[in-house]
Amino acid sequence: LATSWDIARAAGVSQATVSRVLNDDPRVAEPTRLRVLEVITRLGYTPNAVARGLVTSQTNLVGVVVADIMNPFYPELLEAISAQLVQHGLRMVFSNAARQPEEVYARLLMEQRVDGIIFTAAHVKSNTVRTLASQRFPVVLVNRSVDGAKCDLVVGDNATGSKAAADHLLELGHKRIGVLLGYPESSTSRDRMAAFSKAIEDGGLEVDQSLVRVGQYDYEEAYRQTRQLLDIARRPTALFCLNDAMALAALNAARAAGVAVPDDLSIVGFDDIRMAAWEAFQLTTVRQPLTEMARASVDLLAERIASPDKAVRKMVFPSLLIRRQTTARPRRRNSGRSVAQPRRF
Amino acid sequence: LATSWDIARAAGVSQATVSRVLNDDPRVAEPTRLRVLEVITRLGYTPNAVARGLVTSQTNLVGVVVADIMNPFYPELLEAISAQLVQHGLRMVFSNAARQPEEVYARLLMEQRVDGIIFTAAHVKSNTVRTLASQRFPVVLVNRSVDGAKCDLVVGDNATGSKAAADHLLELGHKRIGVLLGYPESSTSRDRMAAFSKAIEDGGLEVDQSLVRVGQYDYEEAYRQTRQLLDIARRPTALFCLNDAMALAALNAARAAGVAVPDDLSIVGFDDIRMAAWEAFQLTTVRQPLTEMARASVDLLAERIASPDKAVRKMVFPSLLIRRQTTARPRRRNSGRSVAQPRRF
DNA sequence: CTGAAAGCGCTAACAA
DNA sequence: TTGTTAGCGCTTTCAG
Repeated sequence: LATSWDIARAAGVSQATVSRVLNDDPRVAEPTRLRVLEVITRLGYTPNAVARGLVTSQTNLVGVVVADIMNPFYPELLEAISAQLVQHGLRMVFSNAARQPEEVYARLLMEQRVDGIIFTAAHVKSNTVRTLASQRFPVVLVNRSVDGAKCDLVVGDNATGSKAAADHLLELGHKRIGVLLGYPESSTSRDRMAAFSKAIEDGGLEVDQSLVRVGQYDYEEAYRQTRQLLDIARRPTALFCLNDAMALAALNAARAAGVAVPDDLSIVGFDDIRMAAWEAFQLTTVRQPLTEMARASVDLLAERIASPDKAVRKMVFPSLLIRRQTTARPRRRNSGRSVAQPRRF
Repeated sequence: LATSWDIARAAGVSQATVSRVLNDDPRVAEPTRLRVLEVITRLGYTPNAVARGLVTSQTNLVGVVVADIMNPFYPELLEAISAQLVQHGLRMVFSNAARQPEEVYARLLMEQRVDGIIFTAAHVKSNTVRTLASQRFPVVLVNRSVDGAKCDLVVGDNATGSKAAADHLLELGHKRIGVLLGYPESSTSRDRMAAFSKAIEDGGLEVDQSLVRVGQYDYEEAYRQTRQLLDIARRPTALFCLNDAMALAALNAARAAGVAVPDDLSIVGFDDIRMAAWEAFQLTTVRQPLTEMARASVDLLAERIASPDKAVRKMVFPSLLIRRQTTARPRRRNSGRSVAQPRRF
């Protein structure tokens, strides 16, 4: 593989000049520049970003840590993050933290000397994030926050969104309301649940703890939990799912159990991923502006990399309840298992 | 940030010794090793992979180029690839080639001096791939092939799968069969369509070219094309979609158009992504062992990196038709638009 | 078993 | 405007 020395020799200039051409240094004379450029294309030279990274201690690499790429929320986020990174001339080192704790991946990313890390998965009390942030390493959290971590944050308005969901269910007249939590240790789950509970209580009701299950933000687990929830004697008439992946699982679980949605069970999700609007689901959910949030996270990180000592910023994006077809008034006096057949397209 | 020199000084050894400890060189005496290790943890030293990469010309970075992360096929592949890369001690530089041509991303990956690239998106006549492969750069293609490129390949058995789909539709008695193509320039689309057409012709029929549309493997486009297809006078009674993402789009489009599936329209997909089995879809489709294919691609790449001069290998994984609920006999004497209402859960 | 020294391919002063 | 030089932080001979 050709090096800048090869180019220099072939072009009859010094290696430094080659470097200057590569970095658009305005000082190189036009004829020299052209000659070097010609040799570069002729020899098919590709500058070595590793060597450049070593001397500049800047890799233009950004770590992106995702909780679970199989959750359709993440591809949507990734798409936007990826596009925005390109805009900033940055490349993505991707980590799916589903298997091992985020700490493991963070270490690998640090070894790789990435310029910064975007975490979309982080426990409320993540030491990793707190340590990194305290060392002034550029970190931004998306859709999560970490206790006591001084770092840039991009979140949706969980409180308002959850309250809207609760009020909607209350208005419809639901009394037995179940909840599918995410990870109890995630700020998102904690915040959404807190606001939801409060709104329900403000409505004079209370969320029955026996109807609250941990779905881990995961399709499979949410599916299991919903099946169980629908099996109990006085099952809920409504289910608030802390993300859309779980809401879709609940929808499928209800269908499998022969429970009609929304007649026998209302379901509300969170995020408004693209699939939520599909004809097959028509999910009532709380919209978060995912694309904007993703973009903002990259911009924030880029600024933080440029000036690590700036004050940290927290961007809160508005949430909005989108009413579609999975919520309705609860059916009167019907507490037993419905006899509805699973339907097909 | 601490360097190996800092460690050396603090431990009272030479920098070379620190390097040896880091690389598990068996020659270092146990007491020295322990002392160095202690200092390393005490100072929170993180070895610099960039510097290491420069000297070893090995980055342990692997580029993964994906056609469109929003296609649910890819998260499934990515999850498995990601997990397997970890097994090999490799990290993933991720590129979503949806926006710009793969060439752009390939160049960035080369600058980054990744050890190899896994392409899951590549046109049949991709110069990028052919050039890379001819230069003995480690490349593996998943679910695609490129004309004249001598590189490792992991594919499903498109011919057998497509034939099974065709035979299934033929057996059910369908005569007017539509097809949703991917990218005409993708080998997968080409191969699947060829085998499908042949099987239909072997059945004494022919696929009507006016019922063949290009869905670009994309949900949105497939949705549009299906709506159009369902609008024509003598619409198809069956639709073969060259991937599941398009099949799901077709399912939703049919629902939106008030066309009952499978009664008024049978739909067959390809891939058997996890969503295909959801109660909401119950999609009849051709299964490809995605996880195994992903794993194989990483293993192949790792071997290729280890020995760039080995003969290239092509791994073909078996396809299997999974019959679920989206296919049935065509309804008799009913060519007009059905009056079925869109259904909900 | 350990240390000294020579780079890996580039950038960035500093000279000329 | 261009060349010379000194590293960036590590691995890897080669000595000892």
